[in-house]
Amino acid sequence: MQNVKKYFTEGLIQFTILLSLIGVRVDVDSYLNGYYSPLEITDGPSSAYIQTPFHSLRDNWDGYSVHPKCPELDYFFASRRLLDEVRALGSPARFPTQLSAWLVHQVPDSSEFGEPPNSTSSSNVSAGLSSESTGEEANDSDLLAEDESCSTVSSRLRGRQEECQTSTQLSTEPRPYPSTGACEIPKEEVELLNGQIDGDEAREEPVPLTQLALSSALEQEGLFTSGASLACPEDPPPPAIDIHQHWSHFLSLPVSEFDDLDPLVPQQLSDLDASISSAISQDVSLRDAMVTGSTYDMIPPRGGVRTLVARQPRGPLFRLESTNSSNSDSSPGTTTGLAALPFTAVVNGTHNGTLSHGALGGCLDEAVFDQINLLGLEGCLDTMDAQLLGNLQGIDPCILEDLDSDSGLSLESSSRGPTSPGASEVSSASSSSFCEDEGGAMGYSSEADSLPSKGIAEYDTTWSPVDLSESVWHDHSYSSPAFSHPSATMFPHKAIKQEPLSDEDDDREDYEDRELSRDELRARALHVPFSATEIVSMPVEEFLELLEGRGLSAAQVTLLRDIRRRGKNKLAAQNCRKRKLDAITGLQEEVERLQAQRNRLLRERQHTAKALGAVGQRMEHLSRDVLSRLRDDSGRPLTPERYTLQCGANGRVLVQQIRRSGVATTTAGGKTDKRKKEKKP
DNA sequence: GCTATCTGTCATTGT
DNA sequence: GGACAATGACAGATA
Repeated sequence: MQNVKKYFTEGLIQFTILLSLIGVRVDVDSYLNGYYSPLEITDGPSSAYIQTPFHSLRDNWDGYSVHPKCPELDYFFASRRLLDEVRALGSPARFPTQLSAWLVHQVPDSSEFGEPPNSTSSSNVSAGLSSESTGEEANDSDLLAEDESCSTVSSRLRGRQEECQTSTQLSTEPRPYPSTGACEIPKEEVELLNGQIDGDEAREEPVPLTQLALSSALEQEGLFTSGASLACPEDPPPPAIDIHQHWSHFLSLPVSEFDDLDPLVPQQLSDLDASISSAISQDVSLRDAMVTGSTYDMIPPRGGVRTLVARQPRGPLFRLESTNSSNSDSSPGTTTGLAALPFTAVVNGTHNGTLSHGALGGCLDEAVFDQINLLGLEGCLDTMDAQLLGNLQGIDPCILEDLDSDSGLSLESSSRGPTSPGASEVSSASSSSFCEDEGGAMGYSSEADSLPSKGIAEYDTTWSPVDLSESVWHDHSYSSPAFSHPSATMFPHKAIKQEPLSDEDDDREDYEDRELSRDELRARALHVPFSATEIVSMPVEEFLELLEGRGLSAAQVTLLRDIRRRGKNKLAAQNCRKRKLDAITGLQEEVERLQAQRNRLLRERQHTAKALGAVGQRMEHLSRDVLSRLRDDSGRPLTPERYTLQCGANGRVLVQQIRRSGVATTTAGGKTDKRKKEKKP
C-alpha cells in the first residue's frame, strides 16, 4: 500500500506540475492531507483554480519587476503617462511611450494565456477539458468542434462541476450515499478486481454499475475503491480492473514524456499552429516599431561649424506602424493545437478575436503610431554634445564649462547695424521685454531690427554695421565657441580686432558676425560685458547682483533678463526633447523585451498544450477502458457515450451518467442496494 | 518649390 | 511673488 501510494503521489506531483504549467494551481499538500481536492476549479475568485495572470507576470518575469526604486520605473510611468496623454489629446507632439500597454493587453492577454474566466467552474480535471466555459476564442472553439472525439469528451465532461462537490462530499462522508445513484467501491474490492484482471482479462466480469463506486482516495492506496462487493456480497465478483496500473502509469508520466506523445495529438495541430500563430502574430510587426537608429554624419558646413546631417533622410526616426505583415518571428509552433485537444479549456490560451486582425489592429491604434512618426525626434543630442566638445577643443578650456550642456545660444548668421530702421523704437523700451509682443521665434526678428538704438549708440559708438542681407536667425548648432569666449563677448570689438585678420577682413568679419546669436549681438551692441552663456549659467543671486550693482541701463537689464530667460528655456527645450528621445528609446527596449517574452510564452503554451493533449488522450482511453469493464444493472457494459468517470475529491472516482442534455448525472451512491441506483434513462 | 527635420522661442503651467 | 523647469506650439532655417 505504501508503495502504491508513493507511486500515486509521485504521479500526482508530476501531474500537478503539468497543470501548474497552464496556470492551474493544485494544492497537493492540502490534497495529501486529505483536506481538499487537489484540483479545484470553482467559480469564485477564491477558487484554487487561478490561472496565472500573465499581465502581472509582465512585471516580474525573468526578474524584471517594476519597483519604485527601480530606474526603469521612470520609463514605465512616464511612458504610461505619455501614452495616456497621446490618446487623450491626440497631439502629434506627444508620443505614446507605453507601447507595452497594448503588448500587455494583446500578447500576454489574460484571455489568451488563460486568465481564469468566470464561467470556468469546472471542478475536476475533466471539467477543465471543456472549452466552452472558458471563453476560448472562437477559432479554438471551432477547431475543437472539428475534433469529434475530443468534443465528445468535452461534452461528456462538461457540466460536471455541479456534481463535483456533491461527489466530493459524498466521497468524504462515511455515511451511506443518498439516493444519487452512485455507489462506492471499497478498496478491498478494487484490489480483488485488480487481482482478477491481472490474472486474465478474458475472464473479467462486468462490474455492476450499482456497485461501482468509485472512489479511490489516495489515502486508500488506490484510485478506485469499491464497496460494492462488500456492500453487496451476493453480487458476483466484479471484474478486476487494473486501474492502479493505469492511473499510476498515467499520472506518473513525466512531463517530458509528453513530448513523445505527439502522435496522440490530433493532426489538426499543425494546422492550428499555422492559423493561430498567424492570428497571434497578427499583423503587428514589432520590428517596425523599433527605432531604426539613424546615424548621423558630422559634416563641416560653411563657417567651419559642424552640423549634424542625418544619414538616413528617408523618414522619421521611428516608423511605428500597424502593418499587415505577419510577424514572421512568431514561430510556427508558437501556438498550439489545443483547440483539438480535450484539455483545451484548461489551457484556454487564446481568446476570441483578441489576437485577430481587427482587434489587434484596433488596439494598435495607428493614429498613435502616426503621431510617433510625426515626432521625428532623433537621438542627436548626445552626438551633438560630442560634436560640441570637439569643436571646443581649440577653445580656451575655461569656457568649456559654459558649453557643457549645449547651453550656448544659437549663433546669429547675420546682424543688423546700428542704423537699422526702427532702432529707436525699441531702444526706448525700458520696462518691457524686447519680444514682449512677439510670438514665437519670429518675434525676435523685430527685436533684432530694434537692436540699433540711441542707447546703443551711446554705449557702442564703434559698432560696425553688419551685413543684413542674410536673415539667418537660427543656427542649429547648440553652441558658438567663438562667442562663448568671455573675451569675445565682453569685448567683442577687441575680439574681432584680435582675430588674425587676413586679406579677407570683411568676409571674416561677416563670418564672425554670423556666428553671433541674436542675444550675443544685442549684448555686444549694448556693451554688456557678459556672454550669453555666462548670463544664463550664473546663479540667480549673482545675476541679480549684476543687474543691480553695475549701473546698467534699463535696456541692458531687459536684455540680460531676456538672454537669461531664453537661454534657460533653450536648455529646457533641449532637455525636454532629450527626455522624449530617451523615453522612446526606453520604449524600444520595452517592446523588444515584451516581444521576447511573448515568444517565450507562446512556446510554453504550445508545449503545455501538447502535453495536455496527450493527457487528454490518455484519460479518454483510460475512461473508455474502465467503463468497458463495468456493467450496469442490466449487465450491459457501460458505454462512454452514456457514462463518464469523474475524479472527485480525495481521488474518488465516480461514474456519472450523461444526460441527453449533455449534463452528467452523478451516479455515485451509497453502499447499499447499489443496483437500484444510478443511471437515469 | 515642397517636405521633413531641427532648433529656438514664446506662452503656459506647476513647483 | 519670483525663479525655474517642463512642455506644447509655433516659426524660421536647412537639407
